[in-house]
Amino acid sequence: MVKLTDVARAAGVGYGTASRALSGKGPVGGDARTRVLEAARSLGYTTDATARALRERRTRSVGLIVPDMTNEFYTASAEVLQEVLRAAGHHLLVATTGNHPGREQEALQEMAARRVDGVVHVPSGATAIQPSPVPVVELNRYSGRNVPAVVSDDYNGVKELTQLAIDAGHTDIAAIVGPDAYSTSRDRLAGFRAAAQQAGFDENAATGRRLRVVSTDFTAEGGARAMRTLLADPPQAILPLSSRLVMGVLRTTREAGISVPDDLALAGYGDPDWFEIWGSGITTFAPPLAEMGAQAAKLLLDLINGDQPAPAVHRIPGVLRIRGTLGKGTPAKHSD
Amino acid sequence: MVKLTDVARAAGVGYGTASRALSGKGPVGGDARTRVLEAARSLGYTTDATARALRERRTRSVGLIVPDMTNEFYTASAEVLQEVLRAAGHHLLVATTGNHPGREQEALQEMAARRVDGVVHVPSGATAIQPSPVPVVELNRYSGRNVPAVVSDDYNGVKELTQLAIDAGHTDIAAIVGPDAYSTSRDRLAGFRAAAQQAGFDENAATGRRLRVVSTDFTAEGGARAMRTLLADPPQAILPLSSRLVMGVLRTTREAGISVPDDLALAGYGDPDWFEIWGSGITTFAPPLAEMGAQAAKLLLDLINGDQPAPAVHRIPGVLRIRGTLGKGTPAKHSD
DNA sequence: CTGTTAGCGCATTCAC
DNA sequence: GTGAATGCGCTAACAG
Repeated sequence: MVKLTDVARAAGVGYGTASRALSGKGPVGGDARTRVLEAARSLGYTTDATARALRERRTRSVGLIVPDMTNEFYTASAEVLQEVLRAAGHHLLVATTGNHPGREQEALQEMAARRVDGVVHVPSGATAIQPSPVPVVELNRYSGRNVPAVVSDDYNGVKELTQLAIDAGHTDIAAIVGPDAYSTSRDRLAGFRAAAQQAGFDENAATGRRLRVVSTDFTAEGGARAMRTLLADPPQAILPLSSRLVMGVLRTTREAGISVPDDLALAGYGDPDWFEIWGSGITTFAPPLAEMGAQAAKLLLDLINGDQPAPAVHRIPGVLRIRGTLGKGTPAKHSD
Repeated sequence: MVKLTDVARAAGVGYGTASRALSGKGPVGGDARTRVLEAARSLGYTTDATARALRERRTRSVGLIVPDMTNEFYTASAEVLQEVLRAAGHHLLVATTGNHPGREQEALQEMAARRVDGVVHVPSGATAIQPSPVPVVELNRYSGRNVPAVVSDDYNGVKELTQLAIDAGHTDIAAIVGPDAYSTSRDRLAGFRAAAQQAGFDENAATGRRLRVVSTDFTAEGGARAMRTLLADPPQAILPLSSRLVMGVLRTTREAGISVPDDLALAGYGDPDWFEIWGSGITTFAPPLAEMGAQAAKLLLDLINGDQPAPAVHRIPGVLRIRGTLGKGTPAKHSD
């Protein structure tokens, strides 16, 4: 591996001069500069990032800690996050946790040991995570720790989604949500309840406008199970409040021979590609994943830069996608 | 940040002794060892990975270079890849290229500059990539460079898939593939042609058993476009040979009011979750993405370990998923 | 403007 | 078995 001394020798200049010429920092004679650059190019020199990191006390890398890499809900944000950070000269160290708090803590420590300049973290829950020596921004979910977070405005999004189901004329509506430990579960559920109760829906009412809530894992299997239990007394409309839950619900309705939306209306959450082409199209609330990733990246860059933004939860609005699964009564347009 | 000297002082031992105690390499008195470990724990010491990397000349990190992070085709492999590497003490540095050769080269250089121990690379094409100073394993696609690659056995998989379509009684079959620059396009197309020609299908035949091939981008939009052109003279069966192409084809048939499989039979490639619940279920060839990721990881670990496996293309067999989109004539079971 | 030097934190080699 | 010294490649501070 060719190093700085090699370049300096080839260019016939001193060690420090070569360094300054390459980095562009500090004064260097125009003549010497070109000689160094030329020598570096012809020798194929590239700065050793490990040595530079040790000396500069920063790595120009940031950690990304997510539950898993196969969920569009995380990767869609991660993609643009990576883009923004790369443009700022930072590269991405990725760790997955499988939503396991132990591995989450482990990943955080590993990132610290590697001296990343910052971390973007999708927290598993409200479990007591040790304060990190590096700047942290939370993404998608917030843990309640004293760090900034960037999330979708699920409360209002799901509230509007629920209103849509109500407007379509359904009087018996059930929502499926994930574990209460996640802020996403709580926010979405709160939005659902707000809209339903405001419209006079009553929890577990035997007659009249009835709302129900089933809580399960944020997985397809969880959604399938929840739907199966609901089958004993099926609602008119089902709101599986994550794309994986939608997946699970559709597996169950398919097995049970239930037609969506003819037998059962449905409104979902998230907007993976296939929502558009499934049946008559799945009506859903689409969180602004790309914007969230960009926001998180910018926030983290600010933090790294030494700014101290007030730790707060940034809620970014998403959009409603009105398609066919809510049935005939769906208004052509609801939100702006 | 607490460092080794702090630990040594707290434990009342010398510098080197502390280092040996922590790393477990080299002789250390049982007494001193426990004192050091205790001091390290209570001070919250974690060894500085940047300093260690500089000294040891290895980073215990490997690079992953993929076109993008939102495609299940890459992330499903990446997930288990990451798992295997993590178990071996390596962490993952991720870069995306958008299939752009320039950014691919850039990413490779960046990884080299960061002194990763190895790189797993999904190559964009056969573009002349500079030989890398670090071990490289190719994943999903092979570039023809002299490095080992781990891919799905697309040739045989698509051949069997095509046979399935033929067995179902279709006599006018069209395949949609991606750019010829990718090994995946070529292998899948070869499998398709082999099965069709063997069954007496003729390219561009006006009558009798007819096969057609449309080449386009490996994107949903590309698939939609290809399908639209095919609409002028629709085949009986369509084989979009990537999950994104399937997505695009279904967008077009949906817009055009064409029913799959009643008006048009379809067999796809890949197996994202939604294939199972779309309509009557999408019949498809599912590449062994998880195994591929594991294999690539193991191969890279061997390379890092100094082994020199013959650079070869490892083709791992996938499985056929027989569902509903090939129409009534589909045999209940075809492959083992 | 330029060359020399110190030291980032650690693993390792060498005397003891 | 242990402690001290060396140097990994680089940037920054300093002396010329």
